[in-house]
Amino acid sequence: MPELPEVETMRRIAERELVGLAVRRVDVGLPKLLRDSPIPTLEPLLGETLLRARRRAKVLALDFTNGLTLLVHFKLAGQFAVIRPDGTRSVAGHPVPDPAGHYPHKTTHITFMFGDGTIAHYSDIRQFGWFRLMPTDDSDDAIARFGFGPEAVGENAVTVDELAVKLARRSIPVKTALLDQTVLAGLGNIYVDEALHRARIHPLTPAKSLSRDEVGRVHEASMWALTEGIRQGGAKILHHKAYPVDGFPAVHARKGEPCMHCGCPIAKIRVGQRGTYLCDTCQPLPAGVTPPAAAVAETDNEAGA
DNA sequence: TGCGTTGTTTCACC
DNA sequence: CGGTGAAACAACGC
Repeated sequence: MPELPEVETMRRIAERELVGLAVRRVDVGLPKLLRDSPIPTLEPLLGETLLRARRRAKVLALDFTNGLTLLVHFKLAGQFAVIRPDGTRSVAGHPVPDPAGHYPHKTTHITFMFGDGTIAHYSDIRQFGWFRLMPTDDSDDAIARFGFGPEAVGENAVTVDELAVKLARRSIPVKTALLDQTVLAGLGNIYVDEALHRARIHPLTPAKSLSRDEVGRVHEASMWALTEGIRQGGAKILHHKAYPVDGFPAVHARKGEPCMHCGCPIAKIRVGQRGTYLCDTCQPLPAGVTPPAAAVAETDNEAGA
C-alpha cells in the first residue's frame, strides 16, 4: 500500500526517466480520478515538458512547462509503471498489477505517452487515488491545505525535540499519534508497525507516557523504516501477506509467523481501527496500560505460521 | 455476503 | 477551542 517510500520511489523514477520529456498524448480512461481537479482535464499537458518531480508527504508533484503542476495521490492502491522505448521498466506503488505483466492492465486508468516513446501507466485496483492539475503557483497552497507536519525523513525531517513536543500532549496510543499526518508526514500503517517494532515499543502505549529515550528510539526507528522502504523501492506485501526482503517488513502482515528478533509468533490487534502487527515479547505493554476492548487479539482465521 | 483494507475528511462530544 | 474516537468515503476481493 503506497506510503512515503513508494511515492518517493516514483518521484525518483520520474526525475530520472521523465524529466525533460514532452507529453505527446494522454489517455484518461477513468475521469473520476480528476474529480477534485481545479483543471478538469489533462489536455493542457499536451506538448508540455516535465521540469521537475517533487514530493511532500505522500503527495507527488509534477511540474510542467507552461506553469502547470499535476498533484498525484496513490491512496490505497495506486501504481505507476514507466516503460521505456527499449521495453525496460520501472514500477512504483502497489504490487498489483504485476509489474512484470502486460500493460495496459484492465486497472490501468491513465496513460501518458512521451515524445521519445516512453510510456507511463497509472493503474489503481481500488480507484481511490486522485490527480489534480493546477497552476504551479497554486500548488504550494494546495499542498499546504493538507496541514502536513514535518517530513518523517529527508532533508527537512522532524527532529527528536519536535517529535517529543508533539507526542507529549497526546494521550492517544503512540501508533495513532504517529499516523496523524499533522504530527509527522509520511508514516502509514505498514511503516509505523515496523518502526515501533524496531523501537521495542507497544503500539498502544500512550504517546505522552514515552520517556525521552523512547521518543529517541521512535524517531530513529521511523527514519530507519522509511529509509529501508525507499531502499527496497517499497514493501513487498501482497494480499495482506508480507514477503520480507532482508528481514523487512519484520512484523506487518506476518501474523502468526515468527518474530525476526525473538522467534515468538507475531500478533495482530486493532489500534485506532487499524490492523496492527507486533511482537508481544519484544514490545511489551507497559505496566498500567490496559488495552481497550477494541484492541483484543483477533481470532486466527488466516495466514497462520 | 459482509467485512477488511487505506489515507483523509468530517462529525459528535467532552 | 482542541483533543478524541468513530464513522464515512472511495471500490473490490474473498
